[in-house]
Amino acid sequence: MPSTSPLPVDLRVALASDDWFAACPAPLQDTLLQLGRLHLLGHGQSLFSRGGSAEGLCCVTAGGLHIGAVQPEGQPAELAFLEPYQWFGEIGLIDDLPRTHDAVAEGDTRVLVVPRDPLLDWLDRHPAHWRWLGRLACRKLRVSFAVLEELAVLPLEERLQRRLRLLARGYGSREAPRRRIRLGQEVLARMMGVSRQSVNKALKVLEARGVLRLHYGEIELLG
Amino acid sequence: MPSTSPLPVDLRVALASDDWFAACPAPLQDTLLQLGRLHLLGHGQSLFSRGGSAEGLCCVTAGGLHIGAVQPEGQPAELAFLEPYQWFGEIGLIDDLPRTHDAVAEGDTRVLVVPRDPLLDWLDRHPAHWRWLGRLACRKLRVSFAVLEELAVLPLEERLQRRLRLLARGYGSREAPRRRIRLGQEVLARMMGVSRQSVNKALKVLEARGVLRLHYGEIELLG
DNA sequence: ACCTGTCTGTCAAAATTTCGACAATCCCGC
DNA sequence: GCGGGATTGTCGAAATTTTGACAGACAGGT
Repeated sequence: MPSTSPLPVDLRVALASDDWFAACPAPLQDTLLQLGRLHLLGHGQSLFSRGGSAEGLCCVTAGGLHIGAVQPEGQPAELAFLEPYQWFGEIGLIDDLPRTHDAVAEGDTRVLVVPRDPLLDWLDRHPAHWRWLGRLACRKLRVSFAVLEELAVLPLEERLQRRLRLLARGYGSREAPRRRIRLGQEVLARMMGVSRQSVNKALKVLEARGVLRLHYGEIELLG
Repeated sequence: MPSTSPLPVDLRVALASDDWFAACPAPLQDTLLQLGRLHLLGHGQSLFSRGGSAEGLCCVTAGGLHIGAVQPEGQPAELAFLEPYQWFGEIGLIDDLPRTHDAVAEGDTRVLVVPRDPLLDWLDRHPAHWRWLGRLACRKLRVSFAVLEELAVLPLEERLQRRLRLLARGYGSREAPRRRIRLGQEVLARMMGVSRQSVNKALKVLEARGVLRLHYGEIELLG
């Protein structure tokens, strides 16, 4: 049960670093900011779980969120790692179905949550903005398609390189890539669906190629 | 350059076998039918290609469509195989970006194409219906997420079994599953991103388990 | 009924990946 | 500065997958 805190005044500027939010019409931006409430999460705390009902549209504003699922029988899978200022949760808003994944905080994390019902009310009165929620979903769809294709076609090193660049650019959410990625190789392995040892070997290959440099608990992308 | 033919009168009934179309509001259904034009494709003919501009929303009404991509360097990947009466092409409509994949006909194929510009005009006047296009995209997003997770977590036999059931239910487009799937093991292998031999072995395992029966050029699902 | 191109089933060798293990390294708190 | 927990780097054996190959089965056209 995360706690709530007031919105910082400069939040709007920071949010504009996300391509989707920046491209949204001003009325939609205003509404999201007006309706949004900040939720504070400690490390390992859950924002929502697979199968739960969607409480609204969300955006990470500090910290990070692991999006994944723990299988009843087997090992956990990690779909994505979200950092500021990436939006998510639009799927449940659009199709009114339960959450597809678990969301767990990495370190102290802040999440802006725009509650479902008031947002749906506003969208009822301004239905043209549904297209913008659709665009958010489409961005994820395009990324998913690309990842699925790479999985079938590319060797692990290439896939890893692309995934790292994807992470660096916030899954296409911002133009300028982050230089450093703070993720352990263990987490990376869960994302790629291979063993940690394979990730380590592939990373070494990429380091030898001059693509990146390895540090403790993080990866520095070069070029 | 596919040719065009008039709409059969009973098309509306057939289209309602798709869950998405059946759930759409009547005005949207009417508009899609009024604006839609049937395109006829011969075997191997392309409806559109990756990178091309989206000409509209589409629905297979006869035959089948391979959705995939041929890499410049390497082997082709197949994302999906669409049969009647599955809708697609909404991504480009929503986000106005180029096609993500190639679409190639399997045998004589008919595709209902709802041209972009008139549909956008109509949506401008009835913007609440954007949500329904969003729902179509969300359905694909949920399927993609499920497939991505299975890839990371499940052994090939399980993945294959689930993919076959997914194909049988038209990727979630219809409730009642098809009993027979007319796809060669070669194509199936391209979909799963593994070798044909691996698919064959996995299919044999599933057949021994009583999950399915193998026939020439098709697979019969049991239970 | 035959021929031909496609699809299936199977094999062994080669390549790759996983698994289990263990040492080295790093960060952080005390 | 020390200790403990977590992360990384690496190794060899086991398991899995790919590759290339080939024979048999099938379907459709003539």
